[in-house]
Amino acid sequence: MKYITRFAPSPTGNPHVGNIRTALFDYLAAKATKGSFLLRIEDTDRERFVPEAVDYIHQSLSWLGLKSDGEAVYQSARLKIYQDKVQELLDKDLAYKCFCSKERLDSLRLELEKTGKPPMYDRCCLALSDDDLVKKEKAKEPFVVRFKIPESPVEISWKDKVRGTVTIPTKVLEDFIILKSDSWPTYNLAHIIDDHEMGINLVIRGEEFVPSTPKYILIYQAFGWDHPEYAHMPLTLGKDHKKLSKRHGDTSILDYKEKGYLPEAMINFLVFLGWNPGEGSTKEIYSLSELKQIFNINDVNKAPAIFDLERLDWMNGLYIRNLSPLELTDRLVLFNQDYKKIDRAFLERLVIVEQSRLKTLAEFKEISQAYFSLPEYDKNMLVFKKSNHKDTKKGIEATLEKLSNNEWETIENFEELLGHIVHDNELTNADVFWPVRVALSGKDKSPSPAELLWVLGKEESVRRLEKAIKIL
RNA sequence: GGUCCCAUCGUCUAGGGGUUAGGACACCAGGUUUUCAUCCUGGUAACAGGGGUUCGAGUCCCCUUGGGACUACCA
Repeated sequence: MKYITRFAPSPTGNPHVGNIRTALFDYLAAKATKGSFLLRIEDTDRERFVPEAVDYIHQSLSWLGLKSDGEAVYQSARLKIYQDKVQELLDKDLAYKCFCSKERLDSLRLELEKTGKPPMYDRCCLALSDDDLVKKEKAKEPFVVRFKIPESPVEISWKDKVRGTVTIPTKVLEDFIILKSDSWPTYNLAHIIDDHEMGINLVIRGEEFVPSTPKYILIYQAFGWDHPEYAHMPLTLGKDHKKLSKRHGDTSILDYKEKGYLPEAMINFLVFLGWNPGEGSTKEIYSLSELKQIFNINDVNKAPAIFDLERLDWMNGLYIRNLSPLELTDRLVLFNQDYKKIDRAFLERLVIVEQSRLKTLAEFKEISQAYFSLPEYDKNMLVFKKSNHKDTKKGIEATLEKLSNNEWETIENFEELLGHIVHDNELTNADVFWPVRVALSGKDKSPSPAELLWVLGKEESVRRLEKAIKIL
């Protein structure tokens, strides 16, 4: 079965990691079956519409490499189609106009809730006489169109790709609005017509849509269409098991781009939120192209998954370490244009030495600080706990003396050199390695002295070592 | 309130009647002859509870408990 899927976001903000995970699954389900992945912008809510949001959607998808097949469909360009379809339903007496004011609806709902009854529309306008209807239409009273929930079937069930058979009684469904008083359609109606016309045969969406799925199936039936297959994804939650929201930190996918997460790590992390290759596999590092081969929507879990930042950090660090230093340097320059100003050879050395310490690209900024300007440090830090003032000074001085013009090519050269210094002066590692390292980095934690010498170069190394002797 | 859904280490998960319940993150300990990171080794840690079915139940059924979603002129 070739799946035609779609990602159908509403341009109301910055795409959420949960939505993007759904898009990923849409993409993979399509690609794994040699089908297509389509994009549709659901911009029927004019009040919540934010113009930049469309751009954010494209940015989010392209960052992760989730390319859609064909042009994006905009619902706002299809108004007439929806309106005609609504008229068709009206003509077939499967829908009706409702002139109830928002105020009446609100107070009705309040009252029903107070008495512990389900807050459903009372079908007041379904009982309107023809005369009243004509009168209201003539007076141009504002109205919405509601879909009439039929008497039968009494329940709707479907075979969900992830949840199995789901059954919901139709009596809990209210006559929902399909056309708003501004004569724009609601999601309830528009997405069905679009999915049908776009040939969507697998709808992947969040679990929150499970309760309303029967409404949509009823609409398909009203038009005499087959409904697509459904796969309702488990939710992604925050650490406190609540729906992921702003108070959990960053929730939009572009936040993670800005923080220096790698798209391939993000994808790998996201896909395991609710999916795994099964069959006892313990492999957990997958590229997009591998996923495109092996992904199966049937392997998606039912239980919600918690978005665990620590695991993402680990995975991102892993992906960073797996990059060649040259690639990582390119990524860094792409990530932050400022790095373009740094001498490329110097930057590459810096990257080689610091690569294993990076969890995100953004961390590079702080980590690289000390290479450009020596941090202020306490002179006591120069003396290691297994050394003393005299030997430490001797160690640094000996190093300074031994630095020649010959060994700046490799890190190994310096390891050897430092080793000789220890041996020749009857010192210990603690008298040489530690103080030289502190003198060069100005920090208690840093790469090895050999690495630092190699990165900093002769001039800067000498300057820093001399400073250390001076303050010691 | 009503409808629906979910339940294996703290977290992501494997497992689908017979397992010492596996892997990974995080955490802890040790090692890699200076620190940190990396890397390696080891360790702590889970089938929510109760009933069934069965010779045998994380695994199937029921109930309880806990969690969640939905109940808009939002999608």
